[in-house]
Amino acid sequence: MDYSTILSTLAEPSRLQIVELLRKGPLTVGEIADHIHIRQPQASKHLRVLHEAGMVEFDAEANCRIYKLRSEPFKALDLWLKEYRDIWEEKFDNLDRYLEDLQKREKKENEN
Amino acid sequence: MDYSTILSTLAEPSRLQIVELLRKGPLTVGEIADHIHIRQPQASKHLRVLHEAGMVEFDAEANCRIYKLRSEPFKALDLWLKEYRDIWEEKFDNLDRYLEDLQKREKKENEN
DNA sequence: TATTAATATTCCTTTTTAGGTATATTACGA
DNA sequence: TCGTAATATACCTAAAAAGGAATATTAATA
Repeated sequence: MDYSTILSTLAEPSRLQIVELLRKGPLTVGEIADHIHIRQPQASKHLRVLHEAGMVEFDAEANCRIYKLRSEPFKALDLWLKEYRDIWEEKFDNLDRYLEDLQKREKKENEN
Repeated sequence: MDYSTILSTLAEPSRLQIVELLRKGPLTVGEIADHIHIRQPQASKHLRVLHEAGMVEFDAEANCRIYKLRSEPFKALDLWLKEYRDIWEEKFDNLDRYLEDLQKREKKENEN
């Protein structure tokens, strides 16, 4: 599962709301639809997308499904984000002007 | 700037590539287009979206722009993700079955 | 077995968005 | 000032995705 899929799945506002909601605990489709004020078919469709992206799973109890978050995609996102941590920990800013100048020199060279 | 905007901006594969690329250091539009094999207008358009989402900024040098990442959106994402950290730190799993049972009881009560 | 509740799916329409191509803009240099 | 390089924008088309409404599915239960 690639990052684009995780990100686009989370990007849709209703789905983001669903995820925020499920953070507090597992819920059924109907409960989710009620909480975020969407219709049941839309809730099912969003949950399908979330499921296909591996972001939720469910326990089937009789004719209802109790959905809950899966941890893997969040772990993956966290791992990805870690790679960017040096951007805001000054390390990057120190290199900033140096890299700019470096690439300007490289470009000049390529032109010759 | 809301999370949906940041997420949908990052979700587009070319833009994600641009961000990964800029992680290594600032680059011009042309360099970005070359590196990820897209045409210049497409690069400009993606950079516009990234800029509007506050994810990049640029220094104008003569008639070229040197784009680089901004840290704020990444900090924001990290902060958001922190809220989910207890999902994969067992805390959630312990509550799991308890919450399921709880809501089943609540539902039964509502039916009466 | 007929009914009902919970959920999923299908079909349709609309909106959004991305790529392609051409063109506009901006600033530098001859 | 004319040409050129770097970038941005406009316009078109196509594809993806979301909501609405109706319907199908599934399982419990009377």
